[in-house]
Amino acid sequence: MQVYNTLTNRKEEFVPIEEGKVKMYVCGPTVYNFFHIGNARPFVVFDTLRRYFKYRGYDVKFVQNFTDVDDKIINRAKEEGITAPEVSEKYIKEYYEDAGALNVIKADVHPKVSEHIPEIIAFVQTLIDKGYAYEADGDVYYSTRKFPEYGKLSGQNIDDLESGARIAIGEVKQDPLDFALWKARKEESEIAWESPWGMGRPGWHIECSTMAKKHLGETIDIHGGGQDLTFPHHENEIAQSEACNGVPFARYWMHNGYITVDGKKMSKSLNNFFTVRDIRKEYSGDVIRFFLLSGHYRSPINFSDTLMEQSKQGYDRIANARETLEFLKKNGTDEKMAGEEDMIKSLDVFRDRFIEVMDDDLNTADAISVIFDMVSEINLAVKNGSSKSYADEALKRIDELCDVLGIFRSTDEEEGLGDDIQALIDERQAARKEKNWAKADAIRDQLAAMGITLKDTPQGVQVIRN
RNA sequence: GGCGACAUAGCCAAGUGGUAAGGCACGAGUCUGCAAAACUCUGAUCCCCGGUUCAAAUCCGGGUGUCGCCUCCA
Repeated sequence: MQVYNTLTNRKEEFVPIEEGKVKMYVCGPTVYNFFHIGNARPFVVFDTLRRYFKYRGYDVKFVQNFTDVDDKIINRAKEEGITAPEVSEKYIKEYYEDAGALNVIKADVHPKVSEHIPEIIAFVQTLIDKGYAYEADGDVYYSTRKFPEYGKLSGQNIDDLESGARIAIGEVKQDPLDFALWKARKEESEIAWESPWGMGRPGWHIECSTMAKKHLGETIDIHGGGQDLTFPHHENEIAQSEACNGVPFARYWMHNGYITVDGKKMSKSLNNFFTVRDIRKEYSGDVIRFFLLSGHYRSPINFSDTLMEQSKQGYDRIANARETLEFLKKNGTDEKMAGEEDMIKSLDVFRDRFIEVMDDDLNTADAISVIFDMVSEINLAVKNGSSKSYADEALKRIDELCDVLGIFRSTDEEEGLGDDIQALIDERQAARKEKNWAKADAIRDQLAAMGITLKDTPQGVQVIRN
């Protein structure tokens, strides 16, 4: 598989450290609010990458942290008059709710900063001992100048960075590019832990270095996150981890592009964001996920009503095909068409194409178009009178690919129709037989109001729950 | 100022040397009691200029425009 590596700025063949295994770390949310669709992108993208690796037979260990110690959480707690842990607990729960709706599988480990304080302190201490960090008034800073490769990920040299950097008033850094590993507590009420440098809490960057090391080891295969984390967050992670461990941190760095609104990056500070929770009032998690995967993960995607509507329409095309197949699986004819075996076999080319495009740096946009092509071919076969067993086989193949993208959940359980609904359907059928169209249509409208759509097909009435 | 990304039909979007995938919308038609779904048909020479090449959306140079990182941000 080819993967675009930010470290080298080009696509490279993915070679795991250990044959058949992939160790992935992805920066997770700071849990102080509902996440917005821009935040959702890396969750969905890297969940898809993880699914794809599994599909290709890799044993994947996937770690995504929760940043549950942070200024924003502290501020939020103050605003709401509750404790910081209460804030983070709440939004971790909300994260699972929305991520679940987007069909994002839980990570193998979702480490929390608050549960890794001893490891973080040890990590910081090692950096001090090795001469990469220094204490100042209870804070601990990393000396970026001590790390010769600083800037290698973002492709900048340290002097150019320096000219853009600045020191805020009251900071005690030795150099503008130095960043905090440990922050001294400023007021009593703040959440803080005992450390060799007094009461305080970890800086942002050190968490990821520490948790990746603890759960995945000193060198990992893939580190992922949003493009905006490249600098300084990921650059700093590299500086910390490689200085501490003396070995390369991550072999491949993957970064997803932004979601934009009217061409501008969606962000909390611009206040132009849409939470997944709100979008879900209009569109299902599946449609949102489909939208996020409809462009290449490194390209920006614009978010708007029009585009969501387009995504829904496109998604429905696949959903309709699946529903038709589900229906025909049960109600279709047993009689096979001529050449049906070959038609089924020919569907395998779509699997091959799917793998080919996904192997090319996770081209989900192409992967979706492969599914569309497959749908077209299947629709045509269905139109020409394919059998029950064709429906069964076609559905399996379509679901195999959709599962990799996570755009349909596999639902095995059959929801039975209520007796009253079945009675209405029967009544309508009787009316149709008598050509009492007015009555038939009235019943259809009545059911539609209940969220039940009926389609009259040559094989009988297809019932769809919305 | 430093670093980087992008520019393909009305909209979304793939495509890194051989003469433009796919989806949505629009229109025409088929099927249907009607509807829904589906099917068929219909659309672009790829921001501009110059260059390399038998051949460029794809490579090189120069423009123009948009966006991002360099400060918390997925």
